[in-house]
Amino acid sequence: MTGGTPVAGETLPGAGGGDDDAADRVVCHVDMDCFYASCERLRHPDLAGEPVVVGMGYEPGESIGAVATASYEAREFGVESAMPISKALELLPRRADADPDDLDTPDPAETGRYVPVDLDFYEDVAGEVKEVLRDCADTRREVSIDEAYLDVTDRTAWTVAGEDPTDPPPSAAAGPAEARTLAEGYARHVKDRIEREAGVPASVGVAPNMSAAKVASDADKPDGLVVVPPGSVAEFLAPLPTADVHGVGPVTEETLADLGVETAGDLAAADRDRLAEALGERGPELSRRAAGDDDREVTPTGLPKSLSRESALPTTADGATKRETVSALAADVARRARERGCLYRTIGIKAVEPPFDVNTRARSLPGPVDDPDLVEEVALDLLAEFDETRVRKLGVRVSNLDFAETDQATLGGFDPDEGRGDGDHGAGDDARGSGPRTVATDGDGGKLTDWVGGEPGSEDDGTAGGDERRTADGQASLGDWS
DNA sequence: TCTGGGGTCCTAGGACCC
DNA sequence: TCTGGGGTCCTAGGACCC
Repeated sequence: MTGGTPVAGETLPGAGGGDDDAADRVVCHVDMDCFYASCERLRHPDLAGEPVVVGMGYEPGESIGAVATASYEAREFGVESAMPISKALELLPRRADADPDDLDTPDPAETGRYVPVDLDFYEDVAGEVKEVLRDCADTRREVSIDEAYLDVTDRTAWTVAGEDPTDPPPSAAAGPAEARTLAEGYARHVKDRIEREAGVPASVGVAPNMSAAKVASDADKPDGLVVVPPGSVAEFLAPLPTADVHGVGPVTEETLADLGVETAGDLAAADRDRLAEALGERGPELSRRAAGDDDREVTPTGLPKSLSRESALPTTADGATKRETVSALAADVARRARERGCLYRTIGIKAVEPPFDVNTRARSLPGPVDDPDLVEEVALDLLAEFDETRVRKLGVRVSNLDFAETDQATLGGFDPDEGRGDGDHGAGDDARGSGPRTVATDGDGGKLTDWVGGEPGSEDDGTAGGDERRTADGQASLGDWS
């Protein structure tokens, strides 16, 4: 969108640490430390200081499951997020399996505490963190349950504390705490408030742009505070391995290594045409970020683009089992969509074959619907292709979401007190049955083809009237990622 | 290690239209 | 009807993130 010429907010190359500090933004990235484990410690103080593994599938007899979060003590044993639970148990036996009187059981000192995932509780805690963030920054992007970007440019500055604010910002080398900036003090304030008011620790990175702030928050976990002032971003990033750059995963890391690019500094200096050849448009973009150049604005998180449910199962080719699984997943996705008041126009499934071949199929409808029976019907129909296939995991997804109808419905009623009504943390209410609004499916389940607009007569009158994106509903500016 | 669950964005190819 | 080009929508897969 923004063309070649730098808009306000971008410092020209070479102007690093220059005197136009008004143009340098202050972006904080707040990243909660092993969030689920910290939440568990909040309500079970006896877990403090212990190796804690939050995950599923560790009970005797269970085999499918993975580590959601490991505390830093558990990481000392090699336990990591996303690790199969069986592997985690090998590295760190479960405390419950230890018995001091039985010499065959593990030494209690070498065991960990295993706790099941309780998302509802973590969402409650996250809500308290968000309250602090709301207080500390007007412009926020909540990326996930435990991570957010804040633009605090209008709350603080890059000037060194105690100095004349008209002085140039410090172009201090990467050494973070060299000169204490106002921005650092503000970030510490945010961090301390989170700990005090929500009771869980966070790591915070501060930098003039989002990607540098993200890397900074990661640089000294846990309980870290890393400040990278304008002018020293490239220097700060240069020695880090490419994998530390946000957006570089295992595959890209390997591709880069083949090009002789090992560090963020290499990446920043690499020939961008060559990167584009190897990686597509992503290549040059990663290079720019590695160079400390990232002009993305901190924009609020928009509405979701898809909803899905998936579930692993013991590998099976059995048709009935697969259909039952898909039916259950379909019902659940449809229920969640209805709870969130969203219509969907595309229904899809996922079938994972061992060892890990992911197949997806999807079908779009002529118009958006809220129709659980149809989700099931279409999902089962798509599943038919995999009738003979052995699968280890199945999933159902709805996409092409449309919240417009609901906005109207909501407007008539009450107003969702904080902009987006995403906080539905599925209380107990199982809004099952044939809920209140089943929009857009006319009686006969099969034929949807005549779902077009409400009024057939007025084909396509005027610009404002159509069923296209309405901008009047407050959600206006969210088509604006990336 | 036989790899959980919920997301986002990007790309490529085909269909279809003008 | 020999041959372009532009644009949009859809599907499938891939990579990545937390």
